[in-house]
Amino acid sequence: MPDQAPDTTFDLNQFLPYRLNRLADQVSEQLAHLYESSYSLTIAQWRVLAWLNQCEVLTAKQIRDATRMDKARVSRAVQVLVDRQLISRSPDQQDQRAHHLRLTEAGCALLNQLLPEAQAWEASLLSALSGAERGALLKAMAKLEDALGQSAVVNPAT
Amino acid sequence: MPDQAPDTTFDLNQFLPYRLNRLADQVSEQLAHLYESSYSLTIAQWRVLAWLNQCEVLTAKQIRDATRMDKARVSRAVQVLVDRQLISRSPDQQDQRAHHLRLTEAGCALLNQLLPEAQAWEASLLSALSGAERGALLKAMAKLEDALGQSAVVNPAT
DNA sequence: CTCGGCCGGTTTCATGTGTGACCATTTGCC
DNA sequence: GGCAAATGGTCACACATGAAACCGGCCGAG
Repeated sequence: MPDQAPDTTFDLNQFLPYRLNRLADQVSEQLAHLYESSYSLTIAQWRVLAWLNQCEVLTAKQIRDATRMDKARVSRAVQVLVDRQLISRSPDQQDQRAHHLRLTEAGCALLNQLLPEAQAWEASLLSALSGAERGALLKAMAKLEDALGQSAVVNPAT
Repeated sequence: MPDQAPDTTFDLNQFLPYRLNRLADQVSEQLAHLYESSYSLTIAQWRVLAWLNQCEVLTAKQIRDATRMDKARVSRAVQVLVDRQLISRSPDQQDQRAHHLRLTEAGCALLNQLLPEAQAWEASLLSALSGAERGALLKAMAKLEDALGQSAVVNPAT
């Protein structure tokens, strides 16, 4: 037995970050399988498409802010989608560095197929929860995300 | 304007898998920074250590089941930890293929430093939630994980 | 006007990861 | 006993990703 007995009061199963990631990984993995196997889409690519579906036209920076994804990750996802002609990239007249991104018809068509599937999957998952539970879950998640965004939690001096 | 107008009823911000991953990614990223910068630990490695802290002795398979991590991922994490002498690997007498894994003194010492930091970080994060909210969150997450594990959700024929 | 800092976006590099093949051992079945 | 299938674990390969360097274009101070 070691000198310093480890902290026996710690239960990884009660540790929120761990639980959160384990759950998110499982959800992600199963959904990713749908995107990937049926449509050859990365999660990053799917997110770009989904946001463009909502906002009509966006710049890469805006997508980055919305999804909180890495700069490079967005860039690469956009690259592939443009190559596959699912989105179009046109120069921004105001700012020559930026590009306007929007769905092409092919992109819309793909989403019209994919979205119902994704929603069905989500519905099937959510059926495990009551309406109240669902609401509580989303509210708690929103609060956490809020807390994370602002204070960066444990903000050590400055 | 495309023929097929895309589904305007879909809001990615309301889409649970997306929200779940966005949140988990943020949490993960910040915590991973702690593990990595201060202790040079991967998340996978941290999980192995944390489980060994609870269970004294485990086999790789057991860790795999507990964490739901990939076979290879566990194997690699264990490899590194053994090299760094944070855990020890001894042959299983019953099954020559398996190995018993346990913390070394160095491993315990490291955990005794790391655990309080991790717990403090979690506490700081959880302070954004009331006790009731916290309970509801964990309960909902447990239910979802349960649903995922069993039915694999949308189990297409078979 | 112009020079330095800032910013949008791309690329390079190192690394962690999943997939699938593979080896050795165990286990079930004949 | 002995052979086939399953199982614990490792390895080779391909790939998505984050960090950081980098390339223009923008913008404010002098």
